[in-house]
Amino acid sequence: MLNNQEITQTIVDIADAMEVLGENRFRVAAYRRAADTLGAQTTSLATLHAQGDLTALPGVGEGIAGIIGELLDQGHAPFVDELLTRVPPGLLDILRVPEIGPKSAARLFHDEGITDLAALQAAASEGRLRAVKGFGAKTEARILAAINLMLTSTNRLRLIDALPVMDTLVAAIGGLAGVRRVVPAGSLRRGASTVGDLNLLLATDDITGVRAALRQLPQVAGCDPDLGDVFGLQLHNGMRAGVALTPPEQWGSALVYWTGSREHVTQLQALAAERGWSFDARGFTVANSLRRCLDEDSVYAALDLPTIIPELREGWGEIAAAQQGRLPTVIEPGDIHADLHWHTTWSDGKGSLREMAEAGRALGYAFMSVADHSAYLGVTGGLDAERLRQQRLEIDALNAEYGASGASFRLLQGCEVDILPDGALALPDDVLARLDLVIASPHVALRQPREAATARLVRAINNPHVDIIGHPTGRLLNTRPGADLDMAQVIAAAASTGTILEVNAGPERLDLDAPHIRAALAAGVRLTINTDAHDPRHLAGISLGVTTARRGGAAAADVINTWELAQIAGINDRSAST
DNA sequence: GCCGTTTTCGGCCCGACTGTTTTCAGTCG
Repeated sequence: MLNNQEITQTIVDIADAMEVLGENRFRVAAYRRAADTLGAQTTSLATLHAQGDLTALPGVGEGIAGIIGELLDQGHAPFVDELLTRVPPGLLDILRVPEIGPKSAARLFHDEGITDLAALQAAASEGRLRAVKGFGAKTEARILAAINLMLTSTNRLRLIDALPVMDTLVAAIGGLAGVRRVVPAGSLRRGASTVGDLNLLLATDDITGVRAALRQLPQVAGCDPDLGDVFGLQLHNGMRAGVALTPPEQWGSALVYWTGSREHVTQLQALAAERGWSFDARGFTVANSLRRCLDEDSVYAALDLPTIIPELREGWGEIAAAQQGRLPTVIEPGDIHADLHWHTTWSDGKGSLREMAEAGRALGYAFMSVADHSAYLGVTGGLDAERLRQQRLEIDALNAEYGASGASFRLLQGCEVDILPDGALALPDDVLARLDLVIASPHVALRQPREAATARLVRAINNPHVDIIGHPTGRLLNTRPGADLDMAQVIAAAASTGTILEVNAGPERLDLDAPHIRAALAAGVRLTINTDAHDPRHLAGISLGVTTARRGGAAAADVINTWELAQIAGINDRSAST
C-alpha cells in the first residue's frame, strides 16, 4: 500500500511529465495544487479513499481522486504508466535544475538527445550547451554551477526533512530488546541546517544482539560490512544512518565523540594530549588505564571546561571561549515573545489576520507584527499605500477587540518591503513612516555581482525607515546559494545604523546562517528570529530559527523577539527622529 | 484538472526583468 508521500510524489511526477510534454499549464497547475494539498494531509490517504472523502480535499476532483484510488488499490494507474513512458525518467531531474523549465528540457531531449543530469553536466562542462538555441555562455555557466550544487547536496537533507526521519528511527530502535538508550548525534544534534548521514548513539549491554535486531528493522534496506563500533544502515528512503553502539558506562564520552563536530573533538583531543591523555568514544586513556565518563558534563569537566552545548561544537573557537569564560548563554525557544514576520490573506498568506493572531496567541506570544508583502512582485498580491491603510483599520479593530476582552495581546503593522535591484524600496518613505516595523527583503535579482549586491543591501540599510533586513542572502538550502555579498560590509552598515538582521526560520532558508550570526553579534548587531509564515501552522516553525541562532551564539538579549512590546515600538523612534 | 452567491463553461497566480534573441523562456515570491 502506497503511503501519502509516495502518492504525492506520483502526482508531482505527473505534473512534471505533463509540463515537459507541453500540456495545458492550468492542467499542470491543477496537479501541483492537488499535490500541495495531499502533501499537507496528516490523515492517511488510504483512509480517506476508503471513506470516499478524497474529493472533499481542496484541489482534488473526480479525476485526481480516481488516479489516487487506482494507485492505492492496484499499486499503479494506467494513466500514469502511459504518461511516464513518454518521458525519460532522467528528464524530470533536468527539470529541477534552475534555469531549465519545461520548454528547455523538451528541447534538450528532442534536439540534443540529453535525457539525464549526467549528460547535461557533460554538455555544459564541454561548452556544447552554449551552441543550443536559447542557451548562451552565461546560462551554460549557471547551469553547470547549479548541477554541481544539486549533485553535492543530493545526499544532504534539510534539517526539517531529516528530523521526522530521525524521530521514526529513534522510536523504532528504542523499542528493540536490549536497547538501554538511543539519541540523535552528529550534525542533526548540533542543529546544522542540512544533514548528511543520520547519526545515532545507542547504549546497550548486548552489542551483538542489538546489531542483529537493527538489520531486521522495517526502515532498513541493507547494512554495511561490520566496522566495529559503528553500524552503517541503508534506509528504504535512500538515506543512510550510522548507529554507534556503546556500553552504558561510556555514554558521556561516546555522546561527545559521535556528536562532533570533527573539529571540536580534535580540539578536545589536543587539550587531553596537553595533559598526556588521549580521548575517544570510550573515554580518556590516562597512563594506560581507561577513565570512563557517564555523561557529557564529566567529559568537559575532566578538561576543566564548562559543558558546551551541541549547537556550539563547530570548532570556531568555542573551546577557547569556554576556557576564558566567554561562552554565551544562548537563547531558548521559550524566550521568544513575538513573531515579527508573517503573511496573511492580505498578500500571499493562507490565514487571515485573525487566524494568524490566534495561532500566535496559542504559542503564548504577547504580541505579533504582521509583514505582508509590498506591492511589487505581482504574484504576492502585495499591498500599496491604500491597501496598507485598509489593513491598518482591520488591525485597529482586532486590537480594540483584544483590549475589550481584557487580553494583553497586541498586533503591530509591519510590512515586508521589496528591496529593488538598485537598493531603493518598493514603497515611498511617507508610507514606510506610518508602519510600526519595516522589514526590507531582497526577492529578485539575487545573482548580482558582489559589489552591486552588497551596495544594494547597504543602501536599504541606510534608509532610516528600515528596521530589519529580512533573509539577507536570499539563499534556499540545497537549491540556491543566495546573493554574493560582502557580509562584513553589510554587517558594518547594520552596526552603524542600528538596523536589525533577520534569522529567517523558514526551513528552506535558515538565513542568516551561524557564521554570519557570529560575525553580526561580534559587531554589536541585533537579530530577529521570524518564521516568515504563510500559514497559521507555520508559526510553530520558529524553533529551527532559534536553533540556528543558538549555533551562532545568540543570547536572548541579542534577539528583539525577546523584548517587551514597548521596546519594540521604540525601534521606530530612530526613523521618527530623522 | 478543478471549481462555482459566475453552476456544466470559462476562468484559473502576475509581470518586470534577464539572457538570449529579434519573439521567447525562465526567474522570483
